[in-house]
Amino acid sequence: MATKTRERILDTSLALFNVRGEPNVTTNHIADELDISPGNLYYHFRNKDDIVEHLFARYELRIEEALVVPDARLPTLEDIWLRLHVAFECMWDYRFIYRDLVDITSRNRKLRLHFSRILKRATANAEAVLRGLGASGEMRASRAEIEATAHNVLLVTSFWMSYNAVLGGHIEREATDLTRGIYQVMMLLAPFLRDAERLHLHTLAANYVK
Amino acid sequence: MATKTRERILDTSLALFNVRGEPNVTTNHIADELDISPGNLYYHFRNKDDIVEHLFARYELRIEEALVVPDARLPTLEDIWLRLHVAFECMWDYRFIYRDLVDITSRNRKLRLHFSRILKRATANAEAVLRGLGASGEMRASRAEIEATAHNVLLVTSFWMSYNAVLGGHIEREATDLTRGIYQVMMLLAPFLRDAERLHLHTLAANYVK
DNA sequence: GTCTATATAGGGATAGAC
DNA sequence: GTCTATCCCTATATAGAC
Repeated sequence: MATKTRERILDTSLALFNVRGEPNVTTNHIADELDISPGNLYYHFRNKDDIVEHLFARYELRIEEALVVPDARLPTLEDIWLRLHVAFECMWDYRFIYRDLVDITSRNRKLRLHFSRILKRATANAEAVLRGLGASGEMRASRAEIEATAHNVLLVTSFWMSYNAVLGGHIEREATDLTRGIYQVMMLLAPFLRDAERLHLHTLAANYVK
Repeated sequence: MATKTRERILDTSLALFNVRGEPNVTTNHIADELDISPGNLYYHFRNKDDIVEHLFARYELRIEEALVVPDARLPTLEDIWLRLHVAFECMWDYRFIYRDLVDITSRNRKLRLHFSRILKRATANAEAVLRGLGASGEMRASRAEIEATAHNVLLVTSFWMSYNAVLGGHIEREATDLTRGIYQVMMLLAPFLRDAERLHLHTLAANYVK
């Protein structure tokens, strides 16, 4: 029980950051919520940013896992949907990072570099998938279109939750919120697809998005 | 000279917010920069949020203007590019709003409602343009695709600057930054276009994006 | 309209006892 | 490992003189 405090601080911080937004949570709030003293918190972590960094490291491990390309087989549209789903769930669990992304990454050089690296890796990943779809003849896209679309995939993925929050003013997650985000990403691909695949995607979407 | 102080506070606040980010600028910073006393600042504005609200009101006026549909004539791809350019310039001038969009709009109900309204109006606007391109036969898209794409247009537009900042870690604006954003938005349309228009768009883009 | 001075509050962080 | 107590600093905001 004794050595678990460190982990409890991380868990509680994550929960508070996600609900209220990282800038609106103080070290006192965290200590309060845990029923420990502020001093105790500073025994385990140098400062608030130290907590943020450790949470980010957790996130990084999980998202890197989600970015690993499963196998050499060309992904189907269902595969792509599924991989997006895993990524979105991961991002949801650490959504505080995305809520104040620019502020957080501009205040902390280390986080900025790591986040930028993840983003670039993910973009390359998306580009590879798109090229695969092109090579197999399932879609038709120029090199420039693929590059631009890969960026748009990451842009929409990264900021869907923000867009949704600003548009709807939600606090609580609606069951359809993430699904809707995945749908928006898939719709970036739709117009590139051949008629058969394009139709396939739309029926696929109809099953997931109500 | 006397009654101009109010405007000078707004101008200076805007400049500081844009450069450092609104959460990182205090009323003291603003007063310092203007060589006036903090007390004087509070004579002109109730608090910092009051300043933010007035700046937002300015922004709202300008962006609403940019959202007015020019005429009944169907917009060409060049027209669309130009209108995006006007919108991006306007957003750039008030980029502090977009830098911390979720935090700012979640703290202030009035701003959230107004921003949400702008976003919805702009989405409807984009949808109308897309439908126009469909009706004229320049592109082929289903109703669902048009709706999804309109959302993606606004998502990419709204968060392009954030995406670019996180990816590159810029502070200063590169000459190509906004152009690149416009390009990313136009690339959302490219795959829907008929071959002739699709090619036209790419040559058009090649002229603007170096 | 503008200043000086100040009140108030809160957050970040540390020292030292237990 | 944990607590209490406290310090420092900064931010917001106000009062009252000029």
